Amino acid sequence: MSAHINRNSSAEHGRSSTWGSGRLEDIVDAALTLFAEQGYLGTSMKDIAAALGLRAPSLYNHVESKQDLLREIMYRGANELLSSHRAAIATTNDVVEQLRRAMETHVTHHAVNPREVRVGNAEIQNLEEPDRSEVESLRQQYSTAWTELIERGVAEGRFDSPSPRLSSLAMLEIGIGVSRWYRPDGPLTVAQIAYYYGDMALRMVDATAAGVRRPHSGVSDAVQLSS
Amino acid sequence: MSAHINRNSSAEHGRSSTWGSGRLEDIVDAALTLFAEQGYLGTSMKDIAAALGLRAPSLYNHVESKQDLLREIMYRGANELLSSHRAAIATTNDVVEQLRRAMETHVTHHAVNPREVRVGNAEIQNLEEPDRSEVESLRQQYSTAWTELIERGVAEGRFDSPSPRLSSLAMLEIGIGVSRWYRPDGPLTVAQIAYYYGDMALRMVDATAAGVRRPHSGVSDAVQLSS
DNA sequence: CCTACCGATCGGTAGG
DNA sequence: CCTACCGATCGGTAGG
Repeated sequence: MSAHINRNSSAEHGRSSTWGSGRLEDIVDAALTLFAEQGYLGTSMKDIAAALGLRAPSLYNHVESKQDLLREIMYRGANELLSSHRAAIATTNDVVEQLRRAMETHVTHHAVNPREVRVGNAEIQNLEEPDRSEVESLRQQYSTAWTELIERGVAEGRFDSPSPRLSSLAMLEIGIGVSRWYRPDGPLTVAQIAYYYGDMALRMVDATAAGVRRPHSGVSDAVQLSS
Repeated sequence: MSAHINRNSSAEHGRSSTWGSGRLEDIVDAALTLFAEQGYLGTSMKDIAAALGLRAPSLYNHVESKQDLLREIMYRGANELLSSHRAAIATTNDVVEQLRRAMETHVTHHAVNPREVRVGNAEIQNLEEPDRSEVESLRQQYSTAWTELIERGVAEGRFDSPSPRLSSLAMLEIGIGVSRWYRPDGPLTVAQIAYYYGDMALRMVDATAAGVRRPHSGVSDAVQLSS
């Protein structure tokens, strides 16, 4: 859970099975909310402490630095997205279904974790090296997994895409959008949005249901791209 | 051009036809670059001045405040996006062509103006009222124009979309993604990307070329959304 | 977990 | 366009 935050060494007895102090989790959660609302640079340690009814210096009994909080948040988000994707495409061998489920998972993650997504995208520049490069590498793995999924569908004759990379980037971006506008009290449930965009992903690559080559009206025929 | 920045009154003679001092443009441009790279809060007036070979206090001969620079940047970006969209859909009456050209324009704008897009999306929270609400209203107009375009296509029987709003949000988001990853020295030109995503927008709503109802393979048939 | 405090940096002004 | 300077705020430490 908090593999990247150095637990306060002093009096914190090593009962890792009980999930640590809980205090640390509270601090990370408060930081996550405030970083998402005001930005990393726009949030002071005093703000985070105040959200918990504390004074700023008290936080340093649990956290090494403000940067430590950002680091923890960034790694969690990136790792969770990647592992949920892998779990999703492991549930079937049909590439069309894999794409649908990957998109549903992607959209659901972004709707349910808007704070993590926002901070992850907006504050990567404020994450110090070498963590920045490592988090970017995790995201690159995620993006590559998507491109390879579409390439596989094209190779199997199930998808039509002049550029699997551009197709996958478009799908990824749709999820980020969801994290910006989705509201739990809005007219659509997460499940509805996930279902709808799962379907849209299939449209975007003209997915073929059965192995039947699907004719279309020619609006896409002239596309010629080098990559 | 700089309708929202109060020109330095003092010795600036009123030759507005010659485009003002040019100095102001230089400052806005330097601020735009730095805000995009480091964020609004991560950029000091000293940074902006240094990029121009000046000292921070000198900037105040041309600009009222740092907030003034952000305001100028935000209004420019929002207004230009809206006007380019209106110009694009005014070039034809065919709703399918309108969508294609709107998407090409949208993507091109985002590829060519990555700094404006990035600052516009990342720093809206740092824009003070009442400007924040006004800029958000301009964006809302842009988003609404897209939704109405798709609704029109559905009404004319040329598009198939269970939710024009979700469809338009997806298309908008794709452009934002382009602003993040497009590089002029990359393998694809702006024109290629615009063409490709223009085509993808049509796929996303199963656009029909002639008025012929286009059959598809059934992957989208079960979608049922309330909105 | 607190009070008291440090050095650094910030946006902006004075005055020329 | 500059130097000199202001009050405020920052992340973090000392010490208990």
